[in-house]
Amino acid sequence: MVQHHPRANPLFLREEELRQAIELLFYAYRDFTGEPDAILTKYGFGRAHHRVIYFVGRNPGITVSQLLRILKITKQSLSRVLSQLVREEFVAQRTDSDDRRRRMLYLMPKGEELERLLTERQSRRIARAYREAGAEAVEGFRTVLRGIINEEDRRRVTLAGSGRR
Amino acid sequence: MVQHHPRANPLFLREEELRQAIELLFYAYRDFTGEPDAILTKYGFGRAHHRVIYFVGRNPGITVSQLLRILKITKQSLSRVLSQLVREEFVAQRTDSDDRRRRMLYLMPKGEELERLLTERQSRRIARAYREAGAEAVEGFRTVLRGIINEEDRRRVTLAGSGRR
DNA sequence: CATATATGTCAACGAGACTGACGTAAATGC
DNA sequence: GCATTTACGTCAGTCTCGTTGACATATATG
Repeated sequence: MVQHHPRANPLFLREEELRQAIELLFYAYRDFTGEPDAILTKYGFGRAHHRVIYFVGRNPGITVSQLLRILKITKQSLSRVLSQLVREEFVAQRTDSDDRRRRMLYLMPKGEELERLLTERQSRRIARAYREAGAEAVEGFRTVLRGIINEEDRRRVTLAGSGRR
Repeated sequence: MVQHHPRANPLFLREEELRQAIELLFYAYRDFTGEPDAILTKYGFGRAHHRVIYFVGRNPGITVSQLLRILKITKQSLSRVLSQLVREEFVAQRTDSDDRRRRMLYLMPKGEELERLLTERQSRRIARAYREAGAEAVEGFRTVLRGIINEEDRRRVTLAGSGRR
């Protein structure tokens, strides 16, 4: 199945190969979200709550509109889960002193704990796959995934975290 | 950031790297499904219909229970979309002559057309990313994604298609 | 001061997942 | 031959999470 000199074949973008990629993405995402989904159910939350908790934890002080641009959902959809997370004290809102229209979002202790729990599960899965695949494969994985993402958002990943946007 | 001898460093699975992987998967899947979702809306269908059409097209004659094992959803959830697809003549059912309890599923012309349309969009996105990344990166991409998938289902991808399961 | 922006909310709707129960037809095991 | 299992379908009810469109408020900005 794998050729001896794969880089020598310019026609490697055959339909079969592309379909395998489609299926890999489907199965990987299915299993990648499966574990967290099961945990969230116990809290009465769903995948939407997870996404909010994750990105708020990752970007402390992120505003509502920034979050909307990441998630690509409507204000109303976000509002529903966000207000629930605030009400149940997983997320805190603080008015930005520079621009008092903005609400900056932060995780509260309960939110941090849940975030850790969920991220740990997903990280463990990724870490195992990374370890088994090796550093070179990991670089390829990252490169291809970045290429799949719409150009406008590619920078979000490599620049994100640790610093401000 | 990348070290000179990455495979020599057992600590390359740092949190930052794993979080980037989590985000890459999120953004890539979001954009990977975004285009098809928009097309499906015009047909009055959703992502669930897409998955059925895709896997039936990929595995002609697949049975309902096999499909359920792939999608990991309940019979009821599948039934809703499948019966709609059958009613609107995108999918045909034929009783298996070997085991007359089984209904084998096939795409009808309308279904094949829609499947082609949707798969083309997704394939184009993948193909572009593959081309830009190069054959070596593609191998890494595939290896890591396979590692993320639950072990029971890894064989589905490499063995799937072309032949029966 | 007019306009634009950031946020929140109300009402209504639709898709797609779930559970649990039940029914039927066909295959299979003893 | 009969009991059990399997494959499929469906009914009823529920929940999450996405949508649109309209409207309200506070604040910033030209």
